[in-house]
This record gives sequence, structure tokens and C-alpha cells, in this order.
Amino acid sequence: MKKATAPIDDAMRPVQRTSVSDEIIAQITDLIERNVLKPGDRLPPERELCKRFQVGRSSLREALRSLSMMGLLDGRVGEGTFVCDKGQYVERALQWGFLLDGKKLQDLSETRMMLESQNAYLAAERATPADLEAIADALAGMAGGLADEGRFLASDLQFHLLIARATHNSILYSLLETTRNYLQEWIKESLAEPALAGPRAELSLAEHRQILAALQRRDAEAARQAMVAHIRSSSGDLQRTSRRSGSG
Amino acid sequence: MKKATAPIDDAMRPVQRTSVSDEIIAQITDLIERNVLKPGDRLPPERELCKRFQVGRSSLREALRSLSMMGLLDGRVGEGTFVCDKGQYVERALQWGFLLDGKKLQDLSETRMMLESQNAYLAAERATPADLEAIADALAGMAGGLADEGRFLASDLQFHLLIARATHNSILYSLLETTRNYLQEWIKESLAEPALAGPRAELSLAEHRQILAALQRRDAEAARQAMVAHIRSSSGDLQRTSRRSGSG
DNA sequence: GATAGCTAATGGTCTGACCATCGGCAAATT
DNA sequence: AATTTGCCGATGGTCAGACCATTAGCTATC
Repeated sequence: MKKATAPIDDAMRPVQRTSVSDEIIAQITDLIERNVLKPGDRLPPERELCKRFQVGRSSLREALRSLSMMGLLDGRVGEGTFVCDKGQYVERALQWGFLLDGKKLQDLSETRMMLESQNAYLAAERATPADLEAIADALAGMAGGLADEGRFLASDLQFHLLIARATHNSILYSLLETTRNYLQEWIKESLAEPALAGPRAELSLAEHRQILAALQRRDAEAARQAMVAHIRSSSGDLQRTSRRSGSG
Repeated sequence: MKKATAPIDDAMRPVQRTSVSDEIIAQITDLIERNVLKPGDRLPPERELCKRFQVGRSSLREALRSLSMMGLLDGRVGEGTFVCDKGQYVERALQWGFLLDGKKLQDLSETRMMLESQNAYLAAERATPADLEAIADALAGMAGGLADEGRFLASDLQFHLLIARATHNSILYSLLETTRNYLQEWIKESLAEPALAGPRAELSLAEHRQILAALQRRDAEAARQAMVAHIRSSSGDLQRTSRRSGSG
């Protein structure tokens, strides 16, 4: 048994140790959060920041480097260090996470299904007229791109992202955007089966029309189901092209 | 109009400029991905890494710092630099993302609702006997902690995380874990209303029992609905305590 | 008016040094 | 014999100064 040396039992907490770089990271992060530093702004030169923060250049640079790696800053030789455009934070961060998590396509696909269906549901309730108009435009883009695969897929992606945006929930939007980014290449390559391309596009178009119609009717449940049906339909094709060995 | 100086039109691409730190980051990341460096492993001392990579210590440290910031490495003075336990990648990354995205409690709450309900659905289909047993244990912990708020909340959180784990979808688990981490403090503080504490805990316990029962019956739809009901019930309390100004 | 060359500013890199902390070992203490 | 204390080397954290490569902007030249 351990001998209790003194009244240490719970009275003393570990001392807070914060490194210089972390402090700098926290300060700059805070400035960006409070919008004191706006996207596009240029930071003072490193050597001046050293004087202001009263730190050495190594520590300062380690902080700036970390912030760059997270997509917050962007250093350009001879020009300076700039605050990156906003909206990239979650994506950049997620990218690192997923990159290292092993590409579990199945898991990603499942996550996407959940996000898309729920987004459709929420969008039906919350989409503004402008949102609906933008979504309709994307649909028109798909129709106009039946002969141009690249344009078709771009409009397709746009359609889904606009629905996510119409939820007016920035987290849901970011999550879907990242998920799609990861799936997009796989989708594109799997969908390039020329035999399927024609009819598949037509079917896809019809499914998207149903989704839009449900949104316009403000029928949340119908929108969700239409989205589920659409993704099942298209991912069914995808799985058929990639799955070679039967399971169970 | 610009004069075309030579056949540059599209033939020459910008030269690839890769910084020393980025190269190191790529190499170490690759080693971890390929499991050459396993979680818990200790890296060679910085001064030796410098010799191996043939770089200065500044560049090396900028790389290591970035990797630490992303939750990949962990430097301990006097001991060395270690590879972090896996599974933290997504969380750490997400943390940064959310931190900077502005604390949209509403959005977070909504995201959590979606994740929890869908997780319950999937868990009902996929949970192994061991999963169910662990969830039951967490429930027992809640029951045993009715008088101990800290223990009660810890078991509560555990209950939800175990359900997420039972989906066997690492992305869904990570997303929920991060979301909960952000909501947890707010939940705890809002739930500290002494007047509500007693009955609230009893009700919560009953709701959790219903969820577990649905999981054990493998009734996915019931599990989802029980989860939705539970979160609505508890978040209703939360909103009541925090919302002071009427809307509309 | 366009081009070439110069200069200062700036991020990127390297080196060497010093400090604070940690682990382990040996001596001292009980 | 077990515990405590003190010391030492290893290691990450920090600093200061220097040099290099690139960039923008100015200036002189044609």
C-alpha cells in the first residue's frame, strides 16, 4: 500500500505547463477567431513578431508552421505571412484525420448516406427561396451536361452541396463537403463505365428532380426518402463495379 | 493584349517547390501510416534525426511540432518523442476545426442528434454480445451513480460512446466523440440545476433502459426512436435552463 | 514604353549555445 | 534492507545570429 505522505490526496493539481509556441498559437488563433485578423490580412514580418511576442524566432516559426499546417496561415517567401481564406479550417483538419484513419470506404459511404439524408430533411424545412433557386440551377446544369460528363458530375456535386448549405448548419455542411471530397474521386472513376453512363445519367437526373420537388413542397420526409433512394441507387451501381468477391 | 513570348502556352508547369519541413512531415507520416512507427514507439533524439535527415534542427523541429499539433507525436522533455496512440487523429483534427468554426451550439446539438440516432439504429443491427454487455455495464454504472453526479454523467457519456463504438464505424464514432466532447461541459453545467437533478436522473435512467432494451431486441427503428426521445427530453431541459430571451 | 538590373524586405534554413526537465544510478540515511 | 537524497547525462525547449533564395518595387537603360 502507498503511504500518504501529507494532505496531498486531492488538494494539489499538476502545474499548468504551457510552451511558448502553444501560447503563440493560442494568441494568433484567438485573433483570427475574434476577426481581428481577417482572411487575406498580412501578418507583421517574423522578425517583428519576435519582438512583439518577446520570443525567439524558432519558437515563433514553430507556431506559424503549425498554423500553416492547419490551413490557417500561408507563408510566402519575399511577401509575408497571410491569413488563409476562412471555411477551410474544418476541411483541412478533417483531411488529416481521414488521411490517417485508413480509407474505410464503407464507413465513409455510410457516413455520407446519413449526412445526405438528414441534410435533405432539414433543407426541406429551412431552405430559403434563394436556396431552392440555386439548387434548381444546379439541376439545370446537370440536364445541360448530359453529354459532358465532367460538367454533369460537377453540377451533381453542386446539387448535393447546395442542399447541405440550405440546412444553414455549418457543421453538417462541412462534414458533407469533406466526405464528398473523399468519395468524389472514387465515384468518378467507378462511374466511368461507358456502358452505364447514358441510362445512369438519365436515372440520376430523374432522382434529383424528385428530391428537388420534395424540397419545394417542403416535404421533409419525402426529401429524405428521395435522397436515400437516390444514393442507394447510385451506390448500388458503384458497388457493383468495384465488388468482385461475393460476401456471405 | 499579352504578347506570347514563346511556346509556353500550356507546356510548362510551375516547378514543384517542397520545403524541408514538409518533406520530413511526409516521411514521418508515411512511416506511421505504414506502421513502421507504431503507437508508443520512441523516435530517435532530435539531434540524431538531424543527422539522418541531413537537415538543421530548426526545420526538423518545425516538422515535429506540426506533427505534435496534429496529435501524431508527443514530445516529452528528458524522455524523447513518442508516437501517439492511434484513434486520436480524427479527434484532434476535428477539435481544431470546430474550435475555429465558432461555437454554434445549435448546430452542434443538431449534429449530435443525427449522429446519436443513426448510431443507435446501426448499433441495433451490428452490436456484438460483448458490445451489449459493455453498454449494460455503463447503464449499471449510471444506476449506481444516482447519488454521485460525476459518476452518473461519466457513465452516461460512456453509454453513448459505447453505442457509437458498437456501430463498428470508426468515422461515426469519432464524429460523435468529438461532438460530445464539445457539448459535454455545457451539458454538465446546464444540468447542474439542483431542482431538476433528482427526477431528471431517474427519467434519464429510464430512457437509457429503453434504448438498451431496443438494442437487445435488435429493433433498430425502436432504438433510434428511443434515442431521439431521450435526447429531445434532455436537451429540452437544457434549452429551458439556458434560453432566457423568447424568440419570435 | 518596355526591359533589364539593382536593392531591400521577407520567409526558409542552418548552427551553436544554454536552460529545464526527466530517468536512472549511486551514495547517504533510516 | 528499504527508503530517501543528490548527482549526472540525455533530451526536448528556447534563443540569438547568420546566410540563402525569392519576391516586389524601384531605377536606369535602351
